[in-house]
Amino acid sequence: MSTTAAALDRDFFARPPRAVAAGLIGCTLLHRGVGGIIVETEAYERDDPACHAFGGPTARNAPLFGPPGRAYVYLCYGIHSMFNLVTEPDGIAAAVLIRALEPTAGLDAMRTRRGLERDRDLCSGPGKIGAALAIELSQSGADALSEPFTLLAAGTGAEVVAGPRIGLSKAAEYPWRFCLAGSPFLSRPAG
DNA sequence: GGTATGATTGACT
DNA sequence: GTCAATCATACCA
Repeated sequence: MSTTAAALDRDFFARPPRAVAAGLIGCTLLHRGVGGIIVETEAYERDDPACHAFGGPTARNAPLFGPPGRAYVYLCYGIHSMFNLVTEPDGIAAAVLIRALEPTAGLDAMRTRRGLERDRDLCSGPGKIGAALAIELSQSGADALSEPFTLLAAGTGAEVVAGPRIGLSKAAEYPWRFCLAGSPFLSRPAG
């Protein structure tokens, strides 16, 4: 790429979550300059039993009901910070979970935070991203289109593959997981 | 006030 | 392949 990648704008996120989830593959996500290329995402819709907004608004899922382009962060299994991006116009309450990155920036910081050396293991899962990028629960509801977050548009040529979602107790069979074809940085192989 | 549970990970048989 | 860790949140009394 000879030119600087364009930052994603709010219109990019004001679309149905599956479109956003597919479109995010190949884009770059940074938190305080640390992160990489998005290679795996999952979509969560409002009328989706697995979506945190399914049961209606609560204190935790409030950001989902706000404007698109915001972060929704929550703690899973008491250990892992899961990073989502809110999609759709205000109030629809859908989101995209960022599941894996190809690390490209701040490698040393990520290796230190994860206690690992291999790039391939740094961000190959949603909980790992929370740890590697040092994303905190308090950032839930924050604008993901401005500092300390950076979201850059994808280059050309990203081949996206869809498959079933992972780890859900409900509606996991929906083929709403999107991967960069052939990437070695996925949480699990595509399909 | 108490209890059940999870969009996971890492360690172990 | 199986399984425990660990705590904010949701839900019930």
